[in-house]
Amino acid sequence: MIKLLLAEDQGMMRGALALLLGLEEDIEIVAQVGDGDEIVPKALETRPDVALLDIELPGRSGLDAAADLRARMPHCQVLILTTFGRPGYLRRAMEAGAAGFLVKDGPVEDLAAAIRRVLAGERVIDPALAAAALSAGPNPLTQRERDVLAAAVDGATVADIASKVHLSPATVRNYLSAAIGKTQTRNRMEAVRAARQNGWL
Amino acid sequence: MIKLLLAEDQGMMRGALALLLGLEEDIEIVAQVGDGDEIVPKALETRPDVALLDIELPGRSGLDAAADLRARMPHCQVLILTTFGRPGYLRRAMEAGAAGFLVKDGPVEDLAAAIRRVLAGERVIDPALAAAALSAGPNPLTQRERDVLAAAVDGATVADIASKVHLSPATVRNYLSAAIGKTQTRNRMEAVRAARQNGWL
DNA sequence: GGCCACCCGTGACATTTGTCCCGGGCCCGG
DNA sequence: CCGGGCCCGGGACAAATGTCACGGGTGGCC
Repeated sequence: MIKLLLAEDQGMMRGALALLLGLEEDIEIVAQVGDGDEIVPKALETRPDVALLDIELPGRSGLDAAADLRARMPHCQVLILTTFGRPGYLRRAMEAGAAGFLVKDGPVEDLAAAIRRVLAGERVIDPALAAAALSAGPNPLTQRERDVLAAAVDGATVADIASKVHLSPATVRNYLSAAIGKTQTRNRMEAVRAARQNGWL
Repeated sequence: MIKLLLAEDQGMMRGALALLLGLEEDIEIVAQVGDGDEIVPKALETRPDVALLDIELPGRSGLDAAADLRARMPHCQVLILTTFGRPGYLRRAMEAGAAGFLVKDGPVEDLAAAIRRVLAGERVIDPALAAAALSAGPNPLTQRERDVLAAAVDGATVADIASKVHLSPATVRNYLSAAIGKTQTRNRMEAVRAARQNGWL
């Protein structure tokens, strides 16, 4: 019996997957969570064999939780399930020690199979996605550039960003300019978009 | 037997819902589509009793398709299932003749129940959402303002927008200014965000 | 007909944004 | 110790953006 932890914020999706996977003969859902902060505690409590994690969650990101989980429960395999096949996400998932990476397109049937393969020690990754991740190269943005860019979502002005990140407005503009350059874009919005697109956050 | 059409772009979600609803004794899935443009043709072909539609789809929006469907197949009830409970979405769904409006949070169990209630002639709407929709008031944006704002997503410059909408750059700026004023925001990005948030697109 | 809302455009103006240059500090690897 | 990278700031400048006031055109409604 494979003990599974399921982390997914969308209630309907979570419920549907739980019901579905519960139908499999050899799978038992031992925990369901809708918040990133609950992943590790619940895992420590229920000792699952596989953790199926969404990335975008309230609280901690599924990627952060994955790294933690691998460190604290090495026997537990992590399988990332996400809406967006961003190259940077895949890269970060691998760095966090995930054993598999699935996107929410693609058929449900793959899911149970992926869980079994992951538990058997295999790696499960969409080949096309892997290629994209490699061709995209690593994240060119520096830590501060990421911070500033992240603070620039939803149209904050330079002053807003500066106070959010505790920097001088002049510095913020410099970082923004650098980020715009590195993302090969023409302005803040495009830079933010490109960075999110690639999973560079 | 309730004949159901299912329109949802995310493969895993669509598959899971289909399997799940297929388990219900009195429900039969007669069509599954992942593209907004296929909704009406498939419906005309398979004559479902209820259409379960996502809003954000490739091709036509589920809301557009809903209006069309109601006009061409009045006997077929429309149930909107969406990720975002935007007030404007609910309003537009009602105007399009939808009988119900569900968000993808909330338990799966509600789904089958909602389908039956809709078919029985009831209206199914989250009360909190209905209140939000009423308190938010109707869409204050004019047609052109919507066009310009929609063209302004992902950081297009004024020139880009102007050529996209076939207007003078000066005019575009005026519309943007008007939209910014009506949305009570401070710049393009915030205006876009606010408009999307409220379902004003 | 007059009112009103929306359409489209112009010109002028202050502000913001993006760029490039400069300074200094810190820390790590050769 | 001397780069080289990242951190943090400043100044100056061109370009883009947001605002306002102003033209004129259309169509609906009372």
